[in-house]
Amino acid sequence: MPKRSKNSAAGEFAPMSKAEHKPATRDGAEPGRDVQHIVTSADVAREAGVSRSTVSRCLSGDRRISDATRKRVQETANQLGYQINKIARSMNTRKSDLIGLVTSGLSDPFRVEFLDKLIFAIQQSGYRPLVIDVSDPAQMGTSMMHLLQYQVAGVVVTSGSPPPEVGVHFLKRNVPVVLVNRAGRLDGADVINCDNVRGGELAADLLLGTGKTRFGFLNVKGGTFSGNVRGETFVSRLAPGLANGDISFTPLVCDSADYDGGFNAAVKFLAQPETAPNAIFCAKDHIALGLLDAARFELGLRIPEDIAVVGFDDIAAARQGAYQLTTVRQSAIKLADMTVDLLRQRIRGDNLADQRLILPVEMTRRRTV
Amino acid sequence: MPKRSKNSAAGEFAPMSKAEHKPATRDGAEPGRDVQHIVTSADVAREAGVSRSTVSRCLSGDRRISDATRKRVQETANQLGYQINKIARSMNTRKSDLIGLVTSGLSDPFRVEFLDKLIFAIQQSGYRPLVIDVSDPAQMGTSMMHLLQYQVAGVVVTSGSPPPEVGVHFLKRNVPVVLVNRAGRLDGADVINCDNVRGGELAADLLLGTGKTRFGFLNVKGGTFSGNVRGETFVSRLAPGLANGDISFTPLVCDSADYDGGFNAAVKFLAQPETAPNAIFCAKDHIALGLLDAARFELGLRIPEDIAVVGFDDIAAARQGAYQLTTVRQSAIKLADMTVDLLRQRIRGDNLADQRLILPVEMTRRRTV
DNA sequence: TTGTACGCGTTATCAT
DNA sequence: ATGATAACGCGTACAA
Repeated sequence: MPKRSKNSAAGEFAPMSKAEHKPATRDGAEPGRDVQHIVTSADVAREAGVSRSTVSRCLSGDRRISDATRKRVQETANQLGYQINKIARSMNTRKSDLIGLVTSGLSDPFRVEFLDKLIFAIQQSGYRPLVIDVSDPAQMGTSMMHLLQYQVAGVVVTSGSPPPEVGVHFLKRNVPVVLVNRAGRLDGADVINCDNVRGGELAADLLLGTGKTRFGFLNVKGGTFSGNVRGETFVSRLAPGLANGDISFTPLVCDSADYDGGFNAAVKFLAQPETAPNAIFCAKDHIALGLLDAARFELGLRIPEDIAVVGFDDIAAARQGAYQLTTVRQSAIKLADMTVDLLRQRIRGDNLADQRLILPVEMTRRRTV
Repeated sequence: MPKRSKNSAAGEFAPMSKAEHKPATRDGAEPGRDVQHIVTSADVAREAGVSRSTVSRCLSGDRRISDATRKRVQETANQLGYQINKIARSMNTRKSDLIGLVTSGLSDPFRVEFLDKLIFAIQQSGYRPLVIDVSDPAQMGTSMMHLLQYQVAGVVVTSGSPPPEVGVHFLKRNVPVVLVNRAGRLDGADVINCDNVRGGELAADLLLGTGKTRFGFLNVKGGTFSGNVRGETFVSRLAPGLANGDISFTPLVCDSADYDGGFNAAVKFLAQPETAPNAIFCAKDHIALGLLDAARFELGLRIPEDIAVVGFDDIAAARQGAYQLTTVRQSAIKLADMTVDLLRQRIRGDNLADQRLILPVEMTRRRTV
């Protein structure tokens, strides 16, 4: 026995059009108790005296519908408080407007700025962001596969490095994956990176111009893809000076890629100001802020007289009066726009080769150099 | 004519069990071209030589399945890379594990900290966050109604004030709505607020203890629900001193509820240090940071000698060496846990009266008082 | 323990 | 311009 006969309820076999025509009153009369009857297109159809097909066409803007009918259906829909069920729609169309956003927490300021712009841009394009937090890198593969369960139309990875084997599953389903500021070791995925190479060069050139001789690069233990590239280019640019002994270089390592990491590293590495590095490039601004505070308030050093510091990202705090950090700027909003453009191309079905885009960077001089 | 006969393909009418048993090879043979055939439970069933029901039962941990069958189905599922289609599942069960998160951008540091913990907690509970950015407050109602289209199991509002009429739509569908640090003028919604009243008192008491006499409260133009309560309580607590003329009070207003707002307000209101307020309570930390920087670096004032400042929230930056802001602390993680607890109760169906929860606050003394 | 058949709410297709 | 019907992929009541 059927749970409920759809057709008889929808009235396609038995119209019974004007039988009960006051659902608002009916629903309103029983407040809070599990009335639960969600208004469907069948309800609108019955109430407006048309078929579900017509309702569907009206609400999806199909041209071939008479103005009178369209207006009537629109009104009944509003009146009943009908909201289309996108879940059901996507069952039929096999298209979803969900975009998966893979991140790990919201503690990294630049990533937050990027996500902010990204969420906005995604929404502007008619999609909805579904956020996945992968705190445990080991679960990254599993978490990304979970996204498939929601039939996402695309995925943006802003943290961690997905295991290569997940690539095939996304490829097979034609679900585009974009890696942003990641290594890009994912088969079939597109990659967007800011110009880490240029950033390292800019930092080196600027610090070389200060006349300081003891260089350092501060990055988190183990490194990250972006950080490593920045550091390597930085050192390469110092090579001539290092070769002839004019300058020295010391790699500096902190325990976490954040304010506290930078702070603790400074306390540890800058205790002897006479010998410690005095021209430091930090892998990211957040680390640089911690280093600045420790240098100034714990060690009593003057910036930039005693130590010159260059960061990377240009997060909001870098502009604040208390820091005035000189840093390599990458634009979160441009990064977000590039990401969404790429996604839309892929979703549209453009069958291009894997893309590798580079976002330009620029040096922003403030007061720490 | 049907697009494709489901039953014949699924084999429920015509089993044809061992007919074609190498779909991996079949799919793999045509790389990248719109093969598109997403693996469904029917595929797994056919491959494992069982019915779809059995597959469904195996994967949802139904007891009454033989171990042999279960194992075989599990393996086939893995082998085919089968991922359950939660969209289809929720069509049937009429339950969704999507939770709508209504926010407006990610520029407010405390809200970001809260969202960070909230996203984590939601995910831990087996739900997924669907983020909606309502930059335009006027669109808030529409945006919240959009959430209904995704059949969300619940909604958390962290920004803006939803128009009262949306309440009924959520009530009617039994979709719980939780307002966090909002006014709570929504019919049927639960509300969680930090203890703004106690916070205002704590700030007043602390500043009164400094011996300073010119008090001020800095808030964004037009005010916010939380800010207004904090300010009103603050002033009430000053009432005795104000009444007998021992102290004075000046309301201070900034254009935006952020760093720049605080900065500009300080430049404007603290230019004459002899007469300007010297004991200032800021509606939120982010504003306080701007005020501090302007006071110190633009106006050359000493903190707390010339001006004592108290903030509200205890965001991460407040702890940083450059600020060391004395502030009223509310715990983002407790707020998130309370929110998720409430949601889970409601989703479970507990039919309680509207809840109004208060999160305790505490004074955190640092160096700005 | 396992299979059959139905329905969730929508859109695409075909028919009128 | 509009209506009837068949899917979409899943869970589950019922049958066996």
